[in-house]
Amino acid sequence: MNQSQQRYHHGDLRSALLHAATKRIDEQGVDSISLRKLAEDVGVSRSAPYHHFADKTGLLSAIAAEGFRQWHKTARTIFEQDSLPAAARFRQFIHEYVGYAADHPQMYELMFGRTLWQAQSATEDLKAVAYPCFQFQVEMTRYWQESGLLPAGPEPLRLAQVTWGTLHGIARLLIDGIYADRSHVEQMCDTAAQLFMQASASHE
Amino acid sequence: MNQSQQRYHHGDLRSALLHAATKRIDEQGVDSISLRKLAEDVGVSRSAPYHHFADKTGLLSAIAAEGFRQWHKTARTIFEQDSLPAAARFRQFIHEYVGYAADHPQMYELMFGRTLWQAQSATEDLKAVAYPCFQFQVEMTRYWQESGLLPAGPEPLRLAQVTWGTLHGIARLLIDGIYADRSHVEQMCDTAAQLFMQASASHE
DNA sequence: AAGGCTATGTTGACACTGTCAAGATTTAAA
DNA sequence: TTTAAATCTTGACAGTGTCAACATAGCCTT
Repeated sequence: MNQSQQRYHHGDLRSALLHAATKRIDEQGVDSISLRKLAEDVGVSRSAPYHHFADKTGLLSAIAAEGFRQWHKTARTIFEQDSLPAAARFRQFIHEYVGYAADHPQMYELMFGRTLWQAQSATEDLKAVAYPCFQFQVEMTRYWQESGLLPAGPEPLRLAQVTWGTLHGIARLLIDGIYADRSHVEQMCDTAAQLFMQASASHE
Repeated sequence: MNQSQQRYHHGDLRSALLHAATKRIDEQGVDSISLRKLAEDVGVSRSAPYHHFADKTGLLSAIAAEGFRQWHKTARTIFEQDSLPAAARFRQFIHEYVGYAADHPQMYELMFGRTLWQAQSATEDLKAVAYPCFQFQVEMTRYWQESGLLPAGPEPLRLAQVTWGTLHGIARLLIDGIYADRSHVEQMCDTAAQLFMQASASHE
């Protein structure tokens, strides 16, 4: 790792820390992260990180923000993939959402977990990236309502809160180890998709 | 606190620790719990707790187990309250579930959070109390299906996973501080209830 | 080029944490 | 009454996040 011959200034410490942290999170989980270990990974002293991040939460927030940027892009891609019929895209979105969470449990935990959000402690930077992400969920819901896929009755915001809640809940029960059997994820997603779409069918 | 005149043997340390811990969890959150602080609360030395619990997780598991016992009782009470029509009870159950989580966020976090469950690390004692609790959710779902409230298509287990997932997801988004505005909880619950029940209506 | 300001990095220190080992004391069992 | 088991204590270790004080490098102005 020590490619730079121990110069006093690292040169790109901030991104090096982010990189090392992201790796550690994916491999060993958010809880295993420690600033001291990260510093050692990068070959720098204990308190050097404090010149680039306010504190541990600041560093984690930066990583989560990047995660939101990527997820937002992914979500948009799926949503705008108009080669598929609307219902199929709806189903795909659900599978992708839960799939992303299942494939990157630690990252999902960081992005949507209480570590960064509880007690309204989220950084302004983080909110700035996350809120548009949540907002997009509402926009998609509105579109699905207009195209008759989801019931038109409830306000888009309410309905989005419920549907997103469902995906989030399933994801969390999987991630947190309460649903131990992961072989039924696909079936659960299908059941959810069908449930929501059936709800709109009752109005016709 | 030090009602017992500093005898060498506390006499009822185990339950005293559980009591102190429960209080601290409700007031300051699971994360703020430390064995050392608990020991001091009770007036005992640092490592005395280790004679009653294997480790910190052991103590937390015992508290969560008690929480499951109580919740199971509550759920049964609502479900068996046959003075109300089925649909109203279904709605009430949803409100009670989310309400319980919102009113005891720290306890809910402990019971259904990754602290105790992740990586299949849950104690056997804990599983023994929690699994019947999950199972009851499936039984209720089956009943609601049979009475035409929920769609009869999906298997009860699948459907229960989705509906419980929804409640869990909403609860978590609230608890973890992602849904900052709590004034819409009731509306969200109603929307969820209606959504599920509409799904069954489409088959008639 | 010289001086100085600022960004960046270092070590020392503090107050915490969970957990174990070794020894002290009390209670229960034989 | 002697012995064994349960319970509690202090000492110690390896961690943790974070701050203050100091050191160095790079850039900007004069």
